[in-house]
Formats: sequence, C-alpha cells, structure tokens
Amino acid sequence: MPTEPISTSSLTSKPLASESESPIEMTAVIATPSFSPLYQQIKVLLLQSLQSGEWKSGAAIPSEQDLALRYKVSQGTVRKAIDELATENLLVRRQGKGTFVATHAEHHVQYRFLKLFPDNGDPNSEGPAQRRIIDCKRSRASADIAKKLDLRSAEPVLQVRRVLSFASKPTILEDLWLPAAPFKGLTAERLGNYDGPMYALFETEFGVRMVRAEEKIRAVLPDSEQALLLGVSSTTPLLSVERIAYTYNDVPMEMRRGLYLTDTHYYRNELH
Amino acid sequence: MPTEPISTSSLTSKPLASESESPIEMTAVIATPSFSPLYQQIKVLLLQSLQSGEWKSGAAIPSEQDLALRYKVSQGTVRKAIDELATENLLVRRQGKGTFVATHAEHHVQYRFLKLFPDNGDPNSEGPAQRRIIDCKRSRASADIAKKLDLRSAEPVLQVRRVLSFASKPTILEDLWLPAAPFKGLTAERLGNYDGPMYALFETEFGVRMVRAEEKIRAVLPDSEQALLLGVSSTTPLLSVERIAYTYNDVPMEMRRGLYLTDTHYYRNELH
DNA sequence: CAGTGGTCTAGACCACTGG
DNA sequence: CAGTGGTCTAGACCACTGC
Repeated sequence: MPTEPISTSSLTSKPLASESESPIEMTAVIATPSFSPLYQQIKVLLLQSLQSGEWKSGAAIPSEQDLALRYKVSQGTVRKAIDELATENLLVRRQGKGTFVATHAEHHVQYRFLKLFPDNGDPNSEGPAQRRIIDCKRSRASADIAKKLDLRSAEPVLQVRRVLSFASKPTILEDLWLPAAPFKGLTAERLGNYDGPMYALFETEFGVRMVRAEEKIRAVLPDSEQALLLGVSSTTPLLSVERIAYTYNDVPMEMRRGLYLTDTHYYRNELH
Repeated sequence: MPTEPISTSSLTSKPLASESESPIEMTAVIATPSFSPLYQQIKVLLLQSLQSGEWKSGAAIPSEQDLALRYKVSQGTVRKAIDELATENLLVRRQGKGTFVATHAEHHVQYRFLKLFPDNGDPNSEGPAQRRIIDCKRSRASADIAKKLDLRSAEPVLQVRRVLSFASKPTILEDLWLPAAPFKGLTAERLGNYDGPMYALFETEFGVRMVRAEEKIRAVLPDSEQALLLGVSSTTPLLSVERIAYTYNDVPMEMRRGLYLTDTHYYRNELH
C-alpha cells in the first residue's frame, strides 16, 4: 500500500493524489516531484489546521495517537511530520505534556527574531528594551514596498516607526510596513500599551503568526532625522537590517527596516 | 534492555556507561543528564570516526546496515544518529549512493560560510571571486586572539590578509588568524596557487575540517590602510564580520575578520 | 496513576543509483 | 540487477508531567 491517498476523515480538504501535488521542494526546473511521502501529506494537513486557526497560538494540538487515528496512519508517520514542523519552529514538543503551537509570547527569550546582543555576553543584564512609538499612520504602498509584500502598488498599508533603547540608550530605529487589511485597527495606542513582543500582539490581536523571516544586512550612514532619533552623528556607521517576515505558506506580512547602533552591541549569526 | 552499554566491536574506545557521560547538551547548571539515548551514543562514536580521520572528507562512510552490525543496534537507531549529523551538515546523505563526509570542496555553492550576495539576485552572474593574497606571515597571538582561539598568549599563529573581488571590484578585505601548529607549512604561495575555497585547502592539505562558525557583525569605518585596499574612502561604512570557525568538539581553529563593502552586495540571513 | 512524547526494534517495501 | 538510503508499520517499553 504505497502512499495511498488519505481519506481525510475530517474537514473538507481534498485527498491529495499520491502522484500529483508538490511536496514543497526547492529542486526547481524540469524535474517533476512525482512522489510525495505520506508524512509530507500529513504535514500539509497539519499546516492547514494551523493556518485555519483550528489550533490557537500556544495551545496544545491533539496527541500523536489521536492524529494517527484521525489520518489513519501509524503514529510513527505522524511523528515524522511533527518532527519537521518542530525543527521549523512551527510546533514545540514538550515531553510528558504534549505538542504545542509555537508562539512569540511566553518565549522566555523574548524577541525571537532579534539577533542583536550586548557586548558583555549576558542578554538579560540590560533588562527588557524600552520601546517608544514615534509614529503609526496609514499610507499607500510604494512600488518597492508593494513588491516586497506581494501587494498591488498604492494598496493601503500601515506604517510604524519606533525606537528601542537598552539601558536608556537609543539603539534601534525601526520602520515597519504592514498590509492594512489584516491589521485593521492597529494604532499607536495599542502598540504603546501592549507589554510584550510586537509579534505576540500580532498573534493575539490579529491572528497573524510570523513563522519565518529573511534579513538583508548592510552598513549605512543615517540621514539627519534618523541620526537625531538615535542620538548619533550623521557619520556614525549603522547596521541596516531589512527584514521580510512571513506567515504560513510563505505569505509576506511585514516589511521592516531596522537601523542598529553597534558600538556596544553586535548582530550574532551562526553558520553550519 | 534499556540503553545498555555498547560493546564497541572496533578500535579502542571505551564503552560509554549508560548512566554517565554527557550527551552534549546545553542545559547547563545543576541538572545531571543521567540518561543518554542509544542513538546519542552512536552519534558520539560516529563523531570519533570522523575526527580520527577514519573516514576522509568527501568519502562515503559505511552503509547503515554495516554500522548497525558494527555497533550491534538496529538500523533505525543508526539512522537517527546519522540524521542528526546530517542536519548539522557533518554528513551528507545521497539516496541510492550512500552517506558521505561533508566537505567544503565540490560544494557547488562554493563558500558555504560566506553569506554575502549581489543585489541582482543571482550569485553566479559575477562568476567566481578573484582572490589576492596580500600577506601571510608568522606572528604571535595577542591576548585577544589567544583567547578566541583557546591558545596561550604569545603562542605562534599564522596571519593572512587577502582581498576578494567580484567583477574586478574589491569587495571583501579579510584578516585571518590560524594556530600555527596544525597549519605548519602554509604559505602565501600555496594559498595563491590553490583554486578553490580556503576551507577546502585546509581539509585536503592539513586535515582540518571547519564544521561550524559564529559571526559577530557590526557597522564600522575602515582605517586608511583598509580603505586603500578596498578602494573606498575612510567615510564609507563597512560591515565588520568577525568569525570564529570550529572543528569537531567545538575546538576553535580560525579567527577571521572580514570587512564587506555593501553598496552592491548584502549579507543574507534567515530566521526561524 | 494515566497520558504524553521519546526510544528502540524488526521487518516489509519503495525510490534511486550504478554497473 | 544488487546495494543504498527513504518510507511505513506495529508493538514494546522508557522518561516525563500532572493529578
């Protein structure tokens, strides 16, 4: 019984024909996938349940046994699907307790996507960052922003500017662009009042889970306004960190440009 | 038969007592591991074979069946050990062919650890980098270098300076520090004559495999000598990329400081 | 104690590679 | 074709959590 279509005993999802749909691979060009292992199909189904909101951020998903019964496969197959979602940080396994939907809240190392650390090793010595919202306004997407957010030009977007300080010293100036539709109702007040990572607010208030991001990093000089906000001169080199953050299915949901002051902090990266 | 010591049927490695040795975890403080799964112990044995040179760079290691027989465990257990080494990029699986020792040579995307890409998407459009060795000399480790390379102060080190150009434009200035002992015999000539990634030369000529690295990134201004070598003014902001590269067992084997020109290139990073 | 994820096994079969 | 890694199953037992 090699890779038979799954009779999805729930919801309305069409059974994935075994020799058809894409197994999400990056081999590109010519070669047809032509074969999708069962656990990959299960992975797609789990992804759908995550995306549809069937399972909330931070909540437990059904046990491996339950899922195995639901999809009519062995526990080992469900396990392999969950394993991959766990290494992608979409799910979190906790032995003895269950498997949970990953979240940007509660994440004791808050700011999961922020790679800036103080020179004196300990990220906690400075305490939490002080956040100051400079601006939050509606505008229309420039050609550049539209392209990066998969929008049409001039579509409405929300634009946020804020400064993060560590030990009372302004260190990061961020400009954000968000598609207006999913974030309807976001204001400077709600941003200012919320105590926690911005991505956690996005999850709980707007149901948008940031799952993955890409950053392009350059060395730049600030313009006079940026220099003022960071309290540095216009000749101080800064790290420009341009991030595009994605939800499920690689849908871009945020474009963010950060200017990092790196005299007492550094951007950390690990290579394998 | 829960996690019984392995009667290592080869070499001289002592059998790892089941309730003793560290499973290489980062939980730190207080908590004793107290339990090491079989596949983790297999992983350690595989690591030893890699480190000892029993399996050469780029060569195939024994089949999963063979390893299962050698260690007297099931194929699935060997599989899980290899899986982890593969995700850490120490091994490369190739269906139908075997499992191979990862190498910096042949890696069609040469420069595995270089995250700098041209703005116009395609990394191949510029062709291979032009390399120019500026200097290669023996010296003694400063306190800073010694600390980063786990050496004693003033221990002999090799120091290399080179410039990488893309499309004939100088783009990267690198300073390297290597512990002298493992790299005895390295000269500017050998570096200049070698056609391929430097880490590939380290593998084939000195048996040193770089397995992992950490980078600290900052925005800086070049001093006059650096500016000259890159052909820019002293007010051009540059990316400072300080890398420490490690072999097996987290032994540091290289400290490298790169200055990247980021007007037509960017440093790319992926977040999960 | 029951329920969860984690480990280990044994065996069958599939997909891919190369001679 | 034989040999390799890849998938899938079924079952047993272990480690951890919380009641």
